[in-house]
Amino acid sequence: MSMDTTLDIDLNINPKQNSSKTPHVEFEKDSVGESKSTMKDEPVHFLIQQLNRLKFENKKLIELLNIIQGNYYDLMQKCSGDEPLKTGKRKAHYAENCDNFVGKNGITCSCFDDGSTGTPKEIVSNVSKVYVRIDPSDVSLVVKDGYHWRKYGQKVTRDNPSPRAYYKCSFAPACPVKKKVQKSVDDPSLLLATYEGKHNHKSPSEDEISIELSKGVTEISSSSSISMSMVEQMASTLTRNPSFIAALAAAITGRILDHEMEKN
DNA sequence: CGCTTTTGACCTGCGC
DNA sequence: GCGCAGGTCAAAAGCG
Repeated sequence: MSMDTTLDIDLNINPKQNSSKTPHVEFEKDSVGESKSTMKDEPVHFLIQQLNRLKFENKKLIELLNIIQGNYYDLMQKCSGDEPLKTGKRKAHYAENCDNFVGKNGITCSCFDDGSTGTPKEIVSNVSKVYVRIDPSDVSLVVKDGYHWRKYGQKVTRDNPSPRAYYKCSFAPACPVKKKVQKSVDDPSLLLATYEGKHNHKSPSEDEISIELSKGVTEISSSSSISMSMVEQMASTLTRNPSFIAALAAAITGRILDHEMEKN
């Protein structure tokens, strides 16, 4: 089964795990408690600083998304003149016409419409692809993205010697989202995850972040002008967007890869 | 014990 | 209608 060498994308956005760089809301709770007797305005200033930093990070992520979108459309244009299908009885899957879209970060994602045309639509769509760089010897076919998946099948396809794994979202009952994971036929160090459908529930990590945000902001709401709903809305909007999650995965993994390359 | 994974069988859609 | 290939099902096995 899964090996320790797997380079999974863990999209768990629980701030607890990033405590070194992004102070956690829970930390503010302690400050709030302390402020009752000493520094009353400290938590407010701290939160404002937090909010400003979040805005900055948000801006950076939007820029990243724009870059990824730009790369995607460039590649789509290059791809548009290609032959549609080589062999096979079935029609090639719409997404398969655009394989090997690997971005600068080693990972990229593509979003497609319902499959009738193969042309890109809005960022929020039903099918998306994510490439993950892994150890070529790794056979686990696991891509962690914050959701819980149940494997229900594995098949060796005609055009690819490596098996394709089929997953269903098991976090919520009746969630229609499915995921296919297969190594790239050209590059065994690339794992291709194809997501179909939309989650009808929050991700486990999203639940955690929402709870923590609510906790922290509620405690200071009486003395602060910061709007809780605004913070929640920001978090909710970002974490509910599959493209944002994919872009975040790309950014995180890209940084990891860059860091590894610098070390080597 | 309950959840997940494995894997062979079965189903479905498409081309001939 | 037949064969092929991808997708899904479900029983058995594995695992914590």
